[in-house]
Amino acid sequence: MERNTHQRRAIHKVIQDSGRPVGPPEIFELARAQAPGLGIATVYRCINRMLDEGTIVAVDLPGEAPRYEMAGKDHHHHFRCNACNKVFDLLACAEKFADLTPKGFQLESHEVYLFGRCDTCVATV
Amino acid sequence: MERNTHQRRAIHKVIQDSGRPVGPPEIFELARAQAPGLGIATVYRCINRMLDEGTIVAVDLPGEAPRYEMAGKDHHHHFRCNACNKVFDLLACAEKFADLTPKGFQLESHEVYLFGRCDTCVATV
DNA sequence: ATAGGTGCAAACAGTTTGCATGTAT
DNA sequence: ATACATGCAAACTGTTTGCACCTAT
Repeated sequence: MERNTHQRRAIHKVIQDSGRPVGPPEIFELARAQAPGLGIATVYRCINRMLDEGTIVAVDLPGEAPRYEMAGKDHHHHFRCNACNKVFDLLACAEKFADLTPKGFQLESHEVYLFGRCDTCVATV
Repeated sequence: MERNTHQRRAIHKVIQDSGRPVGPPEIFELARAQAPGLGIATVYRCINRMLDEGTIVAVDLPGEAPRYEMAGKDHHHHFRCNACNKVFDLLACAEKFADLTPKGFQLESHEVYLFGRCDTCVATV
């Protein structure tokens, strides 16, 4: 049976409250504030368990370490700021990728990533 | 000045001839056939040099080890077969992602990945 | 002859795992 | 009380680097 430990609560809260996909180092750092002495192994173990449970989903940007966000959101994609490297959720998805699919191929899913500058970093030029 | 070594030629040829993005292990394996005794470190060193020179570009699929393909192709994206895990180039990119970009954000580039089954794997059901 | 390249092994970074200890139930 | 969870350190994987030897120029 699953236990409701201090560490697990801290990690869950960090992912839930951040409002954008966060990676293991950031989770570790933030959760450690709530749970001093927290080990990085526990962060990874919790992440993997939450992935298995379906509580969170991985947000894998091409060429970057994985980030995680709460599961259950509507179909959406992500925007990464080239200046601050934060990743944000996009709300809509204008999906018409059928025309890109080669003849004879069967399309099952798609991923879209946008890159640019977030509003904060646009302002701070 | 740059030297034209046996190993470098083999690695270049593998990437050029494969016709689809290939990763270090595959490059290593195939190039080793041409250059026996080839070390994995050399593969990585050549890849990094070719990236610097702009001879090849990285194809980073979300959550997967990087692959590489020859540079200089037109703007395009990639399709990964969920069955054989091979990655193929897509020819066109008809999308306009401006409407996905949040207000105040500045769009600089985008990546699109399609997933499904390639023609070979569709046939082999 | 010599600058640059290679192979090997050690070093690294990110992630996972074994084990003894700790703790929620 | 005990099964599950944690922290630490060691193991592992993919990539990089130091160094002595090698080779294209």
